[in-house]
Amino acid sequence: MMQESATETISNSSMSQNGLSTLCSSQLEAGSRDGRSSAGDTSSEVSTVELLHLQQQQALQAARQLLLQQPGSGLKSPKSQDKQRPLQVPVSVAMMSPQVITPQQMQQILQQQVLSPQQLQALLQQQQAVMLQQQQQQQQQLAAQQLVFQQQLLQMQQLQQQQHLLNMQRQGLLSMPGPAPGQAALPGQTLPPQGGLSPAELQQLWKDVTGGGGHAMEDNGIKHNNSTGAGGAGASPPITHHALANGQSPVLNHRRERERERDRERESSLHEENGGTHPLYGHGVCKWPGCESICEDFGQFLKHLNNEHALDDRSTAQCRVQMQVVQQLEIQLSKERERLQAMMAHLHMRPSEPKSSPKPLNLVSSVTMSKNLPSASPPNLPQTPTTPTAPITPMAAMPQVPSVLGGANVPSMGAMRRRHVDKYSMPLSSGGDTVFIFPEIAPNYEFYKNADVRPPFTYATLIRQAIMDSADMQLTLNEIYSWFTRTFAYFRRNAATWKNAVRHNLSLHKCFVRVENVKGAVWTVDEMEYQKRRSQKITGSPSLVKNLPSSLGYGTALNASLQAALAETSLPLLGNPGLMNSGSAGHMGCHGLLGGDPSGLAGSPPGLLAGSPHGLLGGSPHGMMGGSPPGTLRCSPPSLLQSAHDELNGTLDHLDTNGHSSPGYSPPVHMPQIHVKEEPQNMDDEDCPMSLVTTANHSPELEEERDLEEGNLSEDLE
DNA sequence: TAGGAGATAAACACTT
DNA sequence: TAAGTGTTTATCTCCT
Repeated sequence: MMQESATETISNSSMSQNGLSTLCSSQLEAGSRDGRSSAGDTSSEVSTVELLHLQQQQALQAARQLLLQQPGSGLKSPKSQDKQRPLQVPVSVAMMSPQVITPQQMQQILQQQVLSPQQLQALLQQQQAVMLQQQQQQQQQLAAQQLVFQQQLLQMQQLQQQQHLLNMQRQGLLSMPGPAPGQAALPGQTLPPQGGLSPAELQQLWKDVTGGGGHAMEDNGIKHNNSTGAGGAGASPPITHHALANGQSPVLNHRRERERERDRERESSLHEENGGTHPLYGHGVCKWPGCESICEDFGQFLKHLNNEHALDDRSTAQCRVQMQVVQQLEIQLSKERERLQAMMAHLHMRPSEPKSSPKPLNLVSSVTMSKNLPSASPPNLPQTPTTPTAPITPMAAMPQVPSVLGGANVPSMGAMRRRHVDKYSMPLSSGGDTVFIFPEIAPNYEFYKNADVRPPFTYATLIRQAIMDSADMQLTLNEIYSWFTRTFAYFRRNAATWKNAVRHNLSLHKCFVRVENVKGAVWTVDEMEYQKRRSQKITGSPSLVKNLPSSLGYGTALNASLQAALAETSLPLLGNPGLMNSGSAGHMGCHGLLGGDPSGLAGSPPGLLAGSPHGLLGGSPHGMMGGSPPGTLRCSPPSLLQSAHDELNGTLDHLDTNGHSSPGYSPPVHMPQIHVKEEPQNMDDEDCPMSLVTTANHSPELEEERDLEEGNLSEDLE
């Protein structure tokens, strides 16, 4: 869309330029053309016609003034005087209504020799001056437009680079240099919401702005702007470089020719030093931004480099853009590092902890080594990727956790990875509808939506989430498919595979209930069955919860089930103050520990935070992802954040109900609206620990309010 | 090592 | 008849 508008701007500019360039000939030579022949676009038509009319007015006014000032000189005979009279009327009328006088009439005036040649000459000169003035005004406008356009393109390019880099960052594919210390963030340079332009579009944009894609700018007539020297070329380097290069003086050309020669010499020496490698050359392709020209060998590349990317204004502008891109990335990296350090400081983690591994982190291998992970490492929780060559940063002090992002592309991980992460998804009770919050997906909604990364959750979990996301808690199979493709870029391919898996899971798991509806069969979630299944998994994993009570300070009164629930619900969320704050600040009130008191857990024993058995907090997935990219939280699925908040409230409520409320916990103003799903109650409470969070006071009003909030959130999401 | 869970593939029946 | 939907089975990997 931006590209379209940008192209349109160029097109319009081109049209205006064309109309302007043809104006002189049409006006002065023939006088019979209406100026539309070269203007196919509406806007340029308007500008050309307006300009024409203005020039007509001014020319006629000048003629009139001349006639008035020199009443005798312009009158060759009484006959001509007679002819002047009818002419004065249209002139005066033309002053009021420019539409009346046509170029033909003006030509007629000239042909009838009302004016002397001197007057005509003066008139024409005046007209030319007027036209030049108009031209300059138009060019200034164009320059301003181009400036804006260039800034937009620059911004888009930077954003695209940032996005690309962050994606690579997340996948552990890129090594990043350290940020330049003390760099100040430039205004308006935050990470964009992903999904605006496809990489291909952005690449095309880059080509457009750099002229690498067939010199589209020249074709669009931009060069005309600068050829007159009135377009403020310095203000728009990326766009105007061609014009400058083409329109430069011989002296400049000569000087640049010498510089090119020197550049070639430098390149040759560089080539010799590097033994045929070049940062701008790889896989037979020129890596100059936006170029991608195929060079069969290095020599050809060098030739191409010297010819196409010589030291000229274009290359300079491209280099400038690249510098800004790098600068932005460094700033972004600096911000992320600061965020990470703050988070680690909050979690009482010391970067210089002795146990930190000096080995560089390899994300891909870290996935495969999850089996050997210390017990304190939560599996599959995203981390800020570092690189094998990266210096030991505070990040290195983090437990070596497998990166779900890095491991997402490792097919062999399969069930292990997904199952593990699924275990750490948070079953959050939001009234009767217990919604599971995925620690990864909530803050990384946009990421999974755009990146071709497999979500580390089981099909059953995702299906359930899809159904829970729906308005009436029921979806047709096709709607489930749509949710998958809409929410995860990963599921936009291999449709046959995952759709089969979805159907298989729907049929396999008892928690998914098929309901015949008027519009066909819809699938719903049997929450009790689902929780039963989950609770079985949780209770079957005692190590998950064994250290929780002491750490939490809740004493031993909590039964194992509640502890399990806590382990699965509260901790990952509590370990993510960003999520908490964002969730509550975005659409909900602060609920004591939740949003209003991010330090609610700050006083918790460090062991809980950094050394809990499963690293639920120490390896919080939101270390990096929680705030990256910014604004992701705002775009998270409503139920994810909403239920995160509600569920946490619900969980804490249960704590409170059991008389083990945290000292720092203040009763929430907004009680969770928990209702019992009207489904067969085939389970006893003791069979299902999660029933603690699924049965509570049910208030229709509160439920209405909650629905309203969810609706608002949905709108926000849209 | 056995059993469970999850993913994947495939076959089959039924419906639209 | 084709495509979509739903069910079932088998096999594999990984975890407990």
